[in-house]
Amino acid sequence: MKNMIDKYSPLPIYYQIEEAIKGRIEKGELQEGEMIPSEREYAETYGISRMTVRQAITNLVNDGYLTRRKGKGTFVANQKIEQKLGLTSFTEDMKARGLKPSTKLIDFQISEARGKIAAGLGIHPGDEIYEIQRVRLADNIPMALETTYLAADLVKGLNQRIVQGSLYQFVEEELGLNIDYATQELEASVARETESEVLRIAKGTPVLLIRRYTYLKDGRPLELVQSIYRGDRYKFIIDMQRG
Amino acid sequence: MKNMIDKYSPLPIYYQIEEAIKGRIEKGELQEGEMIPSEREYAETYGISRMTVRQAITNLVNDGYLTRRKGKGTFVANQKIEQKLGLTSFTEDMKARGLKPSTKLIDFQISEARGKIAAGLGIHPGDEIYEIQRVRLADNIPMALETTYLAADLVKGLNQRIVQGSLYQFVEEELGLNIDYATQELEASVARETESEVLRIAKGTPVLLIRRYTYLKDGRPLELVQSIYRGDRYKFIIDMQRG
DNA sequence: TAGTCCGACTGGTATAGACAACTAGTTATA
DNA sequence: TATAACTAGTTGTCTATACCAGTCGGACTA
Repeated sequence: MKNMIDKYSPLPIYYQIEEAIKGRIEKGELQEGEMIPSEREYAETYGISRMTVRQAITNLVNDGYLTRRKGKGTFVANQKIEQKLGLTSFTEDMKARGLKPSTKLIDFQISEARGKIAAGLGIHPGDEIYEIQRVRLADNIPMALETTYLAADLVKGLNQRIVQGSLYQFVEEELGLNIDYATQELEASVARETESEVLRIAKGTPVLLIRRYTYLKDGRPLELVQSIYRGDRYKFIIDMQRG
Repeated sequence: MKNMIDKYSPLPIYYQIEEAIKGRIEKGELQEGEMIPSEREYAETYGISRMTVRQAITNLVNDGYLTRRKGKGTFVANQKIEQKLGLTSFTEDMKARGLKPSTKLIDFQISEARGKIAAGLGIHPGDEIYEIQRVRLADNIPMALETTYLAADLVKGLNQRIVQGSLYQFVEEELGLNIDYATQELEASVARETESEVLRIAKGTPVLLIRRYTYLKDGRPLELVQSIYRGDRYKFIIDMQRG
């Protein structure tokens, strides 16, 4: 029996449940994406109130261990895609450095894919793409210019509001697509006219150019993100884990 | 009257309360550190259940707007410090990336302040200081070397156990000192002998050096933290796969 | 005066139940 | 056959209540 809940323990019941579920996830008994027993099931199994179970699960949802889906169930969360891929590294990095990160949307349009971009997205030149341009700021100082390209037919229903939220969540939960991996290229370059204006640096200043290709489970390219970081104020930290 | 709660709105009541409180904070009607009305008071005011109020407040606590103190009340959180000082930034940062953060205490000693450190802490050379050295790891891979300097007479009673918990909580709650602000310096550097050993990188590898000075409300410096992050400027292509 | 106790406040934990909203599969119907 | 209705499951919201556990101040006591 794994009835490890002790109603008379000084530890709150919800906490005991929390640890039990977390333990099962960490031991791999509950796999990513797998549905966990329903709230009512837990309540009945342990002879406690459903609200108490909810409290435990709510905490785990807030900690990113679980996700709820109304009408369906509660599932073991995928490791946060964005961050695992280092996608929001700018935000995180800036926070870690004690600076206040922010993002300014400067352009959101539908255009036609040209050579390199079409190739990167695996579509034909002339196909429709979303082109989203943002400035990344730290303490209101422009640090990077980021341009995202997405194949329009892949992410139908995308709009400005979603772009300002989490694109990856939208893609996974709304469109049911699974993000698999990303590739990044780094290279040194110099600021061109447009970039120097947005970043408020002199034309010709050294910049760091980063191109990221994100792919879906089925191998299709999802997005191409090109970021230009000013070299004088920003230095990258990339963690190379899990070789 | 500002009874803006509509029981028959499609918006959940807890959400309406949430927005109302958040609004009052953002408009400055509720100041940082100020106590907000008690849960029972909200419940009575709006004619709703205390549990519903709790749901709203719990969300705001999770979002960092409020903090609860048992027996005392619920207070508007001091966001600046948490965010701007990035007190738990490393831990948060790594968690957000799906890595398991850990901290290894490698040195805890009382020594004498030397020039730059004494100046930074506003004390005289030769005065006693605590010197705490930690390695920050992500998935057991060393990521940063962090050295904290504290004036000994300011934080009497500090011990190893406290250091492994929250220093800031100890300072604010036990010593009754108020942390006010911090300044940070960033610079690029290269790994020296000691650092390269601890971080397991080659001597001379580029690293990011961050110096943070934290000050109390009365203007006295509380601590000087020097962090050395490993940098990876020369990595070219990074592939990140999801489990 | 100094100390103790009590009461009134705060948030923390837990219950049992109700109904709404949503999902997915099955069954009945046009 | 296609569609609508039903059903049994899920999470979401909300109530009313109870008692526990800290905090703090005032009244009482030694």
